[in-house]
Amino acid sequence: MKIGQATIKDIAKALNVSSSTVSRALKDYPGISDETKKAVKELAKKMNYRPNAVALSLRKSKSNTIGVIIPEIVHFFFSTVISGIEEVAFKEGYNVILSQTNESYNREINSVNTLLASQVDGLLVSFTKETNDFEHFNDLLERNFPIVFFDRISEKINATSVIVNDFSGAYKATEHLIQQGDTKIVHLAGPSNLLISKKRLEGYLAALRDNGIPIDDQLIIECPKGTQEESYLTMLDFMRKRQDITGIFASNDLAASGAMKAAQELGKQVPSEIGIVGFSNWQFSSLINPPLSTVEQSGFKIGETAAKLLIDQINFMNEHPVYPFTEIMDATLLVRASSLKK
Amino acid sequence: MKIGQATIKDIAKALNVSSSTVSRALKDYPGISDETKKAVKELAKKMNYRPNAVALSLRKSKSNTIGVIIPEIVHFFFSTVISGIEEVAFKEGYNVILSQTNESYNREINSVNTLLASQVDGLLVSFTKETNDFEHFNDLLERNFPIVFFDRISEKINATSVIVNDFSGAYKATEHLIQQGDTKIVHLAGPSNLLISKKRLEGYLAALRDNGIPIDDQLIIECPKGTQEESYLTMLDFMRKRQDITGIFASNDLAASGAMKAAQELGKQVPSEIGIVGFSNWQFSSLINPPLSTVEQSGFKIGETAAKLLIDQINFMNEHPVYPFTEIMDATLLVRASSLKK
DNA sequence: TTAACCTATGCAATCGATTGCGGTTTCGAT
DNA sequence: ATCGAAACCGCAATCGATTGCATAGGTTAA
Repeated sequence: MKIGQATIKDIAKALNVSSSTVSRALKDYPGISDETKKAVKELAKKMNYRPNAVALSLRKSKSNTIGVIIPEIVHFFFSTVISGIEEVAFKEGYNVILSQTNESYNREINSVNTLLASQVDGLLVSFTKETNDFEHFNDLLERNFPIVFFDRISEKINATSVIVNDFSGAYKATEHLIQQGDTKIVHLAGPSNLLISKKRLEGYLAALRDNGIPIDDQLIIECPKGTQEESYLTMLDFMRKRQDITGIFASNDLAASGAMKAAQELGKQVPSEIGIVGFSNWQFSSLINPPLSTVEQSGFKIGETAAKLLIDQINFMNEHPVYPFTEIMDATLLVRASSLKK
Repeated sequence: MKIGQATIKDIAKALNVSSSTVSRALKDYPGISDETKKAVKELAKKMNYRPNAVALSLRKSKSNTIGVIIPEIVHFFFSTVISGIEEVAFKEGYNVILSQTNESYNREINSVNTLLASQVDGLLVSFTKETNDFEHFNDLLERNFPIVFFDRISEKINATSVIVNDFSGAYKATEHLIQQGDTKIVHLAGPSNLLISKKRLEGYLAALRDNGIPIDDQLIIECPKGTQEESYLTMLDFMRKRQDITGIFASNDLAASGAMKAAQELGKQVPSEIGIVGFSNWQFSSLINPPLSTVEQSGFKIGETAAKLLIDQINFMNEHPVYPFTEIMDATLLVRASSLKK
């Protein structure tokens, strides 16, 4: 193994006592003389003793490790989620084992198996886009294995989940544009098969309706790919035809930045002539010029919340049953320069 | 523990044989009748038996787990590195435990201890900006514990490392600016205790020297934090005093974008009046206006390489000693609009 | 017939730490 | 002097899997 880490036995041998005594001394159990305790602790320190977590896991049937399954690591949102998870896990004394699926269903199955074999105490999961069959999760849930899902959820799974309030985020963003005086607001929508796209579109529509603004179907433009390039080209074309546009709400920041580029290229001032709001608060959003207003879905908080819920479940599952619920995190509007007309 | 995972004992009991037999049958050891093997394997499958990795780790003194210590997870470069590490680890049957230090030295010490207690077989490390004392690593290295450093290295550590060719990257970037006609080139340097900062500075200096351009110490400005804000403020101030600046080479993209913002705010056209080149090719670099020229360092490859080297070391350290060396990955210049004057 | 041998399996120790259950001292009280 | 009770500490089992060694039973050759 390692570099001959000192074990309890080593201490015991050196001090001519039993390992039981060493174990108890280290944990300040009663029934060990102060003298012995002192000697043990001193030697432990000197030998740089570190309890072997593997042995502990085996003995206690608890690994103090949680597994995280995500589609991609290189993704601003997911990496912030991981960061939040890691923070909470660290504080609570848990290790985090990471497994990325690259959006592959088979890899997901594989990850679950590997993590289970590693005796993780629970799982934090955002499944792949391919995943339609949830047996591998439902099997575990039925056996009361702790799992918390985040960001991506399904009605086919009855488990604790953490997601963002897309509807309300989109509503706030649209309402903000309206308050800036906009009435002709384009919505750059995401792929219509994703639940989040639908929710964001609904939020946009509701805000218009509630403010008495007529809905113009032409202003709802789907950008299935969601790249900067795509929305840049789309909006370049569209804004040439429709000179009356005064606001854009994009369902993601990349699309928003593409639209911004198109507007600037057409000589439209942002924000004075066209206000723009994105969604997600990617890292680059604050770095572009003008800085992009956006809806923040704090991956960090999602990660924190999911991790806390999971660890709670792990700690208390023996005391009471678990009632699955869905935690809907508030999305907050982040107003920056790109939408401020006043 | 878990959900009552089936163990070897369960199989043994059900089949009325000893656990030794089950163990051997599962691994096709000789000396077990085909009949028994078949029965064992079938039951194992039916009971969904998965070998307990914790028990195996204890027995074999090998956890098949590697620890990754990084300053930040939410960082384009580091997240790509992690991704590369994870890919290789997965293929080789290793788990990855992640620990982020948030650039805190104490947290780094803590991470090392936690990971060691978890009996990881090796460590992949990029230390914090605060880290000046390397005892905690050198102790381990002396005891032949496998560690591979990446991105950030130090002469105080004699271990296998993977870095990008910062010197050559910086050289290329600076030379590119010179070719665009710049002679008054500011270098926004990183924290001077990081070797990468030094190397980049050296590359900058060498390119100037080789092209017969006098070195002006005033043009070398340290930005220890490396944030956009910092370089924005610094350059705003500096460019007011020095109107003759025509080019900026920043040791990272954030600093470059801050400088770009400052230049634009002062009414200087980028790139025509001031050419700017960054370093690292962060995701946002291609999205800002104008898109930022930068030096690309493939985090994914670095991660892959570091993980391979580490796993090699783990596998072969008993067969032959380890000779530390430094793998230098090539960095390529990515020319975008921000530096193209022609 | 019996020693020699092979096949198939079990025993028990091991990895490191924990813990229920006893077992020795030691000391004070009667 | 004797008894009882603290005060201290050790034995051994346990977690799950592996593995060197032993052994039961059967076969074969001399």
